[in-house]
Amino acid sequence: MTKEETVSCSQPSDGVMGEPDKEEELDATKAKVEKVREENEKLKLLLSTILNNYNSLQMHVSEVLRKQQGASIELEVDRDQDKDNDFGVDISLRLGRSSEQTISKKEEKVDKASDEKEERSKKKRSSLGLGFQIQNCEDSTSKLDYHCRQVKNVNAESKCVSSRKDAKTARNENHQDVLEEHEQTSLKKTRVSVKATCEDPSINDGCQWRKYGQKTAKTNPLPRAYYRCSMSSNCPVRKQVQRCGEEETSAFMTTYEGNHDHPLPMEATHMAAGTSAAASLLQSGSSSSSSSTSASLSYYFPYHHFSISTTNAHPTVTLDLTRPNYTNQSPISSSSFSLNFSSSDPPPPSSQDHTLNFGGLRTQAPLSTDSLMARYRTRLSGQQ
DNA sequence: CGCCTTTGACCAGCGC
DNA sequence: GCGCTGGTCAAAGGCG
Repeated sequence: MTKEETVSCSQPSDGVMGEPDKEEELDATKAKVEKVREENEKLKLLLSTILNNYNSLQMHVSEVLRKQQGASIELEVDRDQDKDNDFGVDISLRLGRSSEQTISKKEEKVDKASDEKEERSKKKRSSLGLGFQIQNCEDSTSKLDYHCRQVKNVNAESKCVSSRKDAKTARNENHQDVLEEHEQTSLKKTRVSVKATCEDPSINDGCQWRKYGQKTAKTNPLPRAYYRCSMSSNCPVRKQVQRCGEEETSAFMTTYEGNHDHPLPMEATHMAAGTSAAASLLQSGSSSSSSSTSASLSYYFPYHHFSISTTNAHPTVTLDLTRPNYTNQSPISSSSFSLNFSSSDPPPPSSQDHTLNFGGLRTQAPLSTDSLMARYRTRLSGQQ
């Protein structure tokens, strides 16, 4: 239901007009109300379908996680949620192999200690891999974790963030620094691209971005814009927005690179978690962790078919959100995943990028969609 | 005044 | 070595 319809329904014109005009307007209003009612019913149906689908998906994820001992994903759903808060769910997610394993060990201890329900009811946080993290202010443990993470980030990335020229000088002076920096760079260069149909090229993903450059690539006559995360002065995360001109609708390829060194707003975490899962999939490499991470991908993008193929040449995952695929099927049956790693083979020219196809979520209202899914997850977890 | 976008220049990597 | 290309820098200007 559009805003215009809402306004027209709730505020009929009071202007002076003849009886036939009033009757016509009354009929039109009735028709609109009926239309809205039908739409409402459809939305209710869709909602119930999504609830059922999510329920099935969650069971599937739990099953996968149980099967894989030592998998790098932990999912905790606190059923003793605060009744005053519809979103009072305690979710802890660890996606793939994080470079912050020290932190992860700390979090494991915290998670083990949090078996007691009293603690869990107090703790409200979501911890996402690849540097994406949110937490509520009242959680002192999470605060401590975050500060530890910040210190680690500062230590690890200070060379990279300060300036490129300084980094180059450091490389020349100290070979050990070269190796360490190379490791960090290789992690940082894991990219996640999201291809989406969108009217606005600056996809509202919840973060604040500052444009620092624009180029017209040779391969694509349409300009490519470069953005830097402006939520933190030292945040190394960057993104590129490339318009795809081959389609009638406006499609944009948004490529994310790097880890946030600051908490993310609530609305930014779903996409961040999904892209984190995709990036973890690339970084993991091993089949076991890949399959577990693919399960987490299913978790974050339950209504999409996606496939990944990757090489070691240029680790980039592409999420394709341009193919709507709303069905009434269960996400288990509608979501399929295939993975092709060819780390030992030289990459063919066409496989420099790796494609994840998510048909279903359009990004004309990405945040509302994500928020909706977050609500579904939260409420369903409370029902179980 | 601060933050943002624009845009030309510069730099590094890569292929020939 | 040279040229091409992608990515980044930084000055200038706009906007609230």
